[in-house]
Amino acid sequence: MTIASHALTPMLRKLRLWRHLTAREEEALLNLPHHVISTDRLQTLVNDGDVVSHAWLILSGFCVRFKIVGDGGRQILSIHMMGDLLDLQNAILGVADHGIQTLTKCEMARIPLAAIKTLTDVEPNIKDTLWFDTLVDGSIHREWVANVGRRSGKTRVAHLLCEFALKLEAVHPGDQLKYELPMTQEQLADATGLTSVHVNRVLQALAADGLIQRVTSKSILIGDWKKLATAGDFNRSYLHLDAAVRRAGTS
Amino acid sequence: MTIASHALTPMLRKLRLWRHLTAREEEALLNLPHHVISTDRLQTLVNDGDVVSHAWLILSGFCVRFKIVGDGGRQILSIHMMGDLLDLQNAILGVADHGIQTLTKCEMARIPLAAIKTLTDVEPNIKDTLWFDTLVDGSIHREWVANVGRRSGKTRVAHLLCEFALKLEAVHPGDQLKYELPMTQEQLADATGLTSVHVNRVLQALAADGLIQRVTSKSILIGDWKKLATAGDFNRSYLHLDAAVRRAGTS
DNA sequence: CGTGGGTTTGACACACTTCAAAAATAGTGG
DNA sequence: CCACTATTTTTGAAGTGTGTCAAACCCACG
Repeated sequence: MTIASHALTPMLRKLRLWRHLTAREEEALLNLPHHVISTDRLQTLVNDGDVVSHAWLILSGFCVRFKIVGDGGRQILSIHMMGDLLDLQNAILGVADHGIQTLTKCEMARIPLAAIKTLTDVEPNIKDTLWFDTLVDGSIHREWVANVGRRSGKTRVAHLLCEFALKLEAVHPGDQLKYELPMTQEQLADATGLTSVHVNRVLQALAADGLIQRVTSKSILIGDWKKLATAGDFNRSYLHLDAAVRRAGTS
Repeated sequence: MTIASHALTPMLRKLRLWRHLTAREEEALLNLPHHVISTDRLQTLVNDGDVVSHAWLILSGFCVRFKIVGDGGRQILSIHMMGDLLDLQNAILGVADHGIQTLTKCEMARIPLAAIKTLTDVEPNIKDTLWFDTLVDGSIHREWVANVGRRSGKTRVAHLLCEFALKLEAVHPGDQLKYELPMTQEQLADATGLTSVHVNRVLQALAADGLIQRVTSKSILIGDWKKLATAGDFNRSYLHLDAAVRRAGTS
């Protein structure tokens, strides 16, 4: 059985961004026990408060993590895609402090935390890699705090579009200047702390300025990456996508 | 030399919240090489973009982590106090994605990342504990995303006051219904994504409703914890303060 | 072809911002 | 312990980005 034929392969592509893994380590990761599930669109996989004992790996499709606040409002905390190991945080913390929902139909692998623990206990480099992965997650959270806390509506949306394009590019190389954004304007609003009505107007404004083109309602084309990044006050460093490169270069 | 006389003792009080540590492990943590620094108020210890090779442990005083956005606005990302191991994130990620600044005069211990790495490589339980610590950090970030993204000004400020009281209580047991909040209204504004003018009005409103009393400009007294928690849409679970208790009970 | 989710529009409301000045407080040195 | 200054808080008035509500429109899909 070659590596490519393993179900969990997408995870490797992601983890390799953070650290070098030996062939043996990659093999061990691929051999993690799991079972694969096909989900519907808009399916809630984990609820805030759940006792969690599994991690979810996205094999295909898109998910979000979210919180519901007191007045019923919803805040999306992060957007995830192929290769993302979701909910390791919840699993290790034991009790979920947020929910997880699919945006599209997904293929997900459900991996018992116990198996991950067993593996990381004998493979320190894997533990470090997973730790690193959760740290990058934290870094993205921090950027989002700044995004919803201190940026204008237009800037927030532009920033989100940039982040999505870059994350997509990282796990799915190819020119991601045009992509399908699997989110309704309402979901975009939940991610940026705006209302769907305002998101609609912002998207129109971005299109009017030529920063994006709206091919269909779900498909956007970045008209001018540099301008969009500027408008979105976007600096990719918080994604730490160059971590492995930097590591290889300096040590 | 007894444990209590070690400079790094405050760290233990914090880490014990997350997991049980053996006497040997605690000893090893206390023996981490470090040197202690006394800082001024409003001193910037780390800047966004810095190459970081040390972690900071707060021995006394208060610090914040922050980001500056494109238009010059500042967003505070988290507030830290005695026992918090700051900047382990930045250190492991290698390049700082945010800055660190003191709010008050502080005693800080500067610990080389290399020493932490050496220690965690031979003490897996310590590595797990530090990982857990960074995961709780992430959980707090998520709550902040929801706080600044989806809550009203009044709710945001009330939420912050609740969080501060509970974190203080965790490392400094005693009744923290009255405490000194070492932040100006401008800093409060930077933490909540509001303006200082609005924070001022919100504080007056909270006081008018009897939820807090403003003893001096820096000292607040929580008039009615339950009501303040309700007004702040505050649920302590995201702080994971009961993690160690839960762990001891179930395993 | 309905039909229901998603998008778009318009008119209006308001939470929060902006600007600017006054009042209070804290810090400093004599 | 008082004067002097800088910082922080407070207040007022006016502006605006974003929210609210509600209706119309547009498709994708069964």
